[in-house]
Amino acid sequence: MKRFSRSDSLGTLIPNYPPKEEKHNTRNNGGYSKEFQAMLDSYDQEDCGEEISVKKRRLSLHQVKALEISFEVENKLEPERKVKLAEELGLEPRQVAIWFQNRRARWKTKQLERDYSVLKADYDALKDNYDSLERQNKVLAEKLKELKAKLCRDNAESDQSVKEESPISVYKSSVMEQSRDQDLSDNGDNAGLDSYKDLKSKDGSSDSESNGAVKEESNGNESSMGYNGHSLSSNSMMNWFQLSDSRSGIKGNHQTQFVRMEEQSLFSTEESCNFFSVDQAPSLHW
DNA sequence: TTGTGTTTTATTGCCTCC
DNA sequence: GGAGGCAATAAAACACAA
Repeated sequence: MKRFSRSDSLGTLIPNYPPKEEKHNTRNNGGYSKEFQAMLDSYDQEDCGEEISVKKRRLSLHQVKALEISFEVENKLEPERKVKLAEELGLEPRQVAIWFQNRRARWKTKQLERDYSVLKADYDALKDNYDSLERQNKVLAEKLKELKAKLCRDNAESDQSVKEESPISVYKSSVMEQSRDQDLSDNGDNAGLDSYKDLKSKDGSSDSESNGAVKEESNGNESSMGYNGHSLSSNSMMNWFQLSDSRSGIKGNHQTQFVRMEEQSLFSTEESCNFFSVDQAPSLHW
């Protein structure tokens, strides 16, 4: 790699770096004074071979502006452009190269800061959205809880009104219990639905009739049915929900996932009683 | 005036490309 | 192996508060 001694650069060739007032002029007036610039030029033209005191020299505003404009056009420096710029600005090509290098480093730092700001804004927006959805979710869960409690109360009232059950209900009860046992031993997602279909085929009844049977059993024989509250497996519950979805025209995984989530957060508690003992429970709309 | 933090210019060492 | 780029760093220049 090419290495330069300190005496190679223009700035290092300048003894007696401009006095204070000259330095301030650099900032305030956009360049060195004519006298000082002439001195610089004279040093530029001289070929000082000997090592002299090492002082850094800041570029004039005019030089910096020209370099900035050139940088805007292209942040990489071809050799021809470097030499041309150096000649135009009265600088060493090496100085121009160093200036571009440092400028690229500054640009990169700024770019990283900008990228960080954009990412942070995205993150904040996403977090706000998440928090909002979480609040919504809590409100909906609360509503669901209330509805469930209301259903429990309604069931309790209807239970009292039923005095006895018919012989056909006893038969259906035993059949459904068999079906439930089979369901418990089956991990498939459609196990509950299959049981339901089996029951239908055995029973030979229509949907409404089956619902009626469920209703009958839930009302009159809760303990033997096992379709109420905690005695029902989560799979069965899921399947009833899926059945409900398919009937009510709700498609896709989102609904199913939502039901699963609600099932976990709500149906595992003591409060989840007799939810499916209600006639229209499987077709409940959310 | 001085201490301190920031900016700018320049150097060094390493890496990649031709 | 030379040229050039980059990251890390030094050091001078500069800004500013106390």
